[in-house]
Amino acid sequence: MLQTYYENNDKFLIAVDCIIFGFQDKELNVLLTRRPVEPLKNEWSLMGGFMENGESLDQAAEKILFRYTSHKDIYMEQVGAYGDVDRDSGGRVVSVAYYALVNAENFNTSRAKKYDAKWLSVSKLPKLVFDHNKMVEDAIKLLQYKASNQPIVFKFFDEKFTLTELQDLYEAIYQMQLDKRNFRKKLSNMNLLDKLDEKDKVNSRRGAYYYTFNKERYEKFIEEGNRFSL
Amino acid sequence: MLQTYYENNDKFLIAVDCIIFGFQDKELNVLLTRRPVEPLKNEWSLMGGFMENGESLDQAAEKILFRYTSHKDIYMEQVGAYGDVDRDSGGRVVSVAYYALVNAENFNTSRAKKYDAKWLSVSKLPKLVFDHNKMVEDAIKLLQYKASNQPIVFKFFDEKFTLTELQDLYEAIYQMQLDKRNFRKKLSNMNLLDKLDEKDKVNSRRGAYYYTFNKERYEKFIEEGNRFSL
DNA sequence: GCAAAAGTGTTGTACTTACACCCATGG
DNA sequence: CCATGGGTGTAAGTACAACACTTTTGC
Repeated sequence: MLQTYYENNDKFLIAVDCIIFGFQDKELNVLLTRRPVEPLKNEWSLMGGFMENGESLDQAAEKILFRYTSHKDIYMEQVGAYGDVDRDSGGRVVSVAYYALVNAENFNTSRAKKYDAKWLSVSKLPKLVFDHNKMVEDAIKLLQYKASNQPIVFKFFDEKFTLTELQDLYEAIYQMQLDKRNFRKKLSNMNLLDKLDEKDKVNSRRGAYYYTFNKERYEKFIEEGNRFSL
Repeated sequence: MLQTYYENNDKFLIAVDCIIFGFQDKELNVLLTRRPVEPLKNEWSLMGGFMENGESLDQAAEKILFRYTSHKDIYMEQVGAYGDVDRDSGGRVVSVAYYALVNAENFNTSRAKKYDAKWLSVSKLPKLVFDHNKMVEDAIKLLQYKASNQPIVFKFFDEKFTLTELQDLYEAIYQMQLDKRNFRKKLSNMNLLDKLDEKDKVNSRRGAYYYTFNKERYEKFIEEGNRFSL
């Protein structure tokens, strides 16, 4: 009786598509691939795949990310579900989009290369298959919102970063210029970064100090009723 | 071959659950029902149902809303997809939550009564089935965000409203008190409301002027680079 | 005439914006 | 010695928060 009620209904393929954001060359990039199967084989596409019985949506997203990049424990966040009847010309598929934030430089693209994966700037995206352009747009809006009031951008770096890099990253995400002194003032007011003794000497002769994000200090900061804002 | 690739994958039941928000007695309410089927029959639940083959997610959401309330053309927005393996004790179901904004007063609950539907304040919600409490929480957060920077709250009213009602509504959504003069100052600065000659004489002897939201003015306002903010 | 809600301005504070020069270093 | 990016403070303007009294009218 119970089974009857549930099982009498239509079932659907559920796909997960990943918008993998990386920061490189002062630009926000998305890791795109040539679609490996028909229809629209070889067209630019997000990395996607089908959800399987034993896994949650979140687990399916991690699986897809791992399949294409061999990376685990990556920060991911759901963007939303896309369910138009004709969104996928290959069949009826409901897709759930997730974005992931990774360090593009240290990112192992050897495996991704097998799939013709490339980092492409969000400001010059090609036409992607199906509704994937819409997914990227929605993901960017969500990322802009989250980045403005939560310290998620640090996931783009391997621990340490210079203030200039951090500002370049925010400019790439917001797609606007920021004032250097005002940006640094906000940062130093929140007092959430630790200055290292080490300098990055690659980008300038003088060298720029590296900083790290202090998670403990951030937790206290929030407990005390403050709000992260950049 | 194409069909093979798609069809070899697992298929899932997809449900849509509706968080129907209404404004009544100076509180933000959700229309809840007693779950009509096993498992957890008669427990408090959101209004939900299964998606069918021929319809999009959005259409399925409209269908569910219509089924329980006989209303069409209601403002709805997707909250997100919920896909934990064991979220529904009756079987493997991925659910997509939507919220809807309605005028609770003029709302036809005769049909809803058939389902034991009741308006319950979001501040004193009972335990709902499955992950429905989480869905409501997420919906409230999204509503708070949207209400702060988009003129969606007017969907709670049938056209006209008093400024006091509008403020009460924002206080219910934000779950905090607002300053009357500051609130009205912001409103009059944006200049998006039209004052009617008519007064509401129910809530006070003096009477409060009714206002309407001017959509054309809002569109110009946005074109000119302004931002809605309340 | 009084209770109950409607309506109305000002001031101090905090935040945001705009803006320009010196510093350190490698080549 | 010079080119390049790193680093720093101040002043003006804007937005936000706090605050209390008068008005209207049905009973």
